[in-house]
Amino acid sequence: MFEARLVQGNLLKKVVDAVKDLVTDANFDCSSSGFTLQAMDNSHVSLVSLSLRSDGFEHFRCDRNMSMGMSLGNLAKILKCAGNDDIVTMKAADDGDTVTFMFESPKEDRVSDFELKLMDIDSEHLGIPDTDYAATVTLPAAEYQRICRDLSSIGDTVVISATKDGVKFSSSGDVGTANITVRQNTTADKKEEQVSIDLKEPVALTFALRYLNSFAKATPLASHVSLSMARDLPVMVDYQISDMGHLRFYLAPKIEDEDGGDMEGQDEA
Amino acid sequence: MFEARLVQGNLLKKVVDAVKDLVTDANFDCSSSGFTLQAMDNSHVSLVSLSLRSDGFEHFRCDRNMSMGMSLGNLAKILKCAGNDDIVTMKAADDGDTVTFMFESPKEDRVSDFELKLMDIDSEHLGIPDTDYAATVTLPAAEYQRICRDLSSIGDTVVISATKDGVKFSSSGDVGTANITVRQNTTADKKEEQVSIDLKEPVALTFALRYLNSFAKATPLASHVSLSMARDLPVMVDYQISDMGHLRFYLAPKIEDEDGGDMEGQDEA
DNA sequence: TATACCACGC
DNA sequence: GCGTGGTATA
Repeated sequence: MFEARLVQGNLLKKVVDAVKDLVTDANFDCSSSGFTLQAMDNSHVSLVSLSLRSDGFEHFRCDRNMSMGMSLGNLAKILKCAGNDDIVTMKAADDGDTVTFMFESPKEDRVSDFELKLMDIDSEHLGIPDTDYAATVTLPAAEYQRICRDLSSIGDTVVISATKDGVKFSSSGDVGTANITVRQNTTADKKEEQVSIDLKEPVALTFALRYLNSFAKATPLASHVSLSMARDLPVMVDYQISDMGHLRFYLAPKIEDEDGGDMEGQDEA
Repeated sequence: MFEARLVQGNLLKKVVDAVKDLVTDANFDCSSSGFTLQAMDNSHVSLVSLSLRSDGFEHFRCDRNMSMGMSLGNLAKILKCAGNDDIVTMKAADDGDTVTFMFESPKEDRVSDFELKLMDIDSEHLGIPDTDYAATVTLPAAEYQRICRDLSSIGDTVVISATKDGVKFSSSGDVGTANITVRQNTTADKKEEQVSIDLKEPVALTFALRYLNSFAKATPLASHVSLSMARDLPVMVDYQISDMGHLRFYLAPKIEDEDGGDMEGQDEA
């Protein structure tokens, strides 16, 4: 059987809220090492990868590897019924076709249980190659979300350029053009506001803002987000879930220009 | 003539907001003992009963019994024009066809008056028989509202089962099944969180969540709500209005099962 | 199903 | 006054 008890139940709610607009149905894979999900989005453009390690749960038992297919919309409805401070326990029998979510209020005066029907979903387990990224920029998740949202009102795509000094987000469209530059500041300030850049070589890639905005639904999960990029390879947008794992998104860049080195020209594209 | 002065004017606003989605037009009945309203909802399924005793008003005068038919939508619009701390005075002449609402700001620096046209409404004064309920459960109004709202995303109906230990709310639908159990705790805690159960015999009844959710609009009127149930009889959902009276709703149970004694089997229904 | 507006709580 | 959550509409 599978049984996992998560004290910080709202974390699960945040994860599902972040993914459900991208992926309608997905397999959750359980093993003794933890709880993972990997899926292409509905339009098969981007890839979502969730990993929650078993040691992040208060209690975790998985006798046998199992893959549980769920409707993320229905799962979200159920998780919405949990109180914000509730403890969530998931249970599934090895041979069952349902999974049960139990919510306990902190004061133990209310207990709810919800049973969700499992679905058969073709799992296309795409391996994600270990990539040697040219640049990884880390910035406050809320600030990044704001940037993506703001640029959406200017254009459909954004050019993200990382240099040793900072990261520049550029868009253009009918309205005009926009450039938002965030400087590296590992120094003083509050930890919350730190921006760091790990750069092997400068890189500039173009992405569809529509997907970046969907990914940014994960903002409540983490204080910071990191963007890892390499020329002509998908960006990895990484939200670390403290003490438990991560929620990552992958999106291939638009290839508009054979010369990826100097992206200044793309502002007009 | 009729004249009634209510220091806590926003109470009237809350009452009308709670009822206006259920009943479009209704007669307010005034007598020397107070101010009441009784009406079937628009679809003639549930019944609303409001009672505000004359002693709850700062001043109350009613020379002659009268029935004032009002559009609750229009009444709500007028009451929305009152400040939250305003003192409200209602006035009507015995032979008039209007009622006047006067709002006085606490500092007496602003006075408004609004005149509402009265309507002729067929009053079908249904007597409500005194019922010997098998069970009455009392729980925090906000918690009850949350339960009804949450279960609405699972199914259309709820089975409410009262036992000596607690009350269980169960729903099922396409998404799956849900059970929310609230335990009795008359003991410690804050008064706000008390749940009490007055039980003669266990009872379990099925209701349409749509109506329970409409009734729950009365939540701002009271800290607690009580549900009084007896087999095959309408539930009484009671919001006490402190020192003045009550707003009550009645809804007949769905009869899905001739055997009302053991409702466990209804979980599958 | 996703977006926009409105109301309530912090 | 700002932010979040819920409701209603397209």
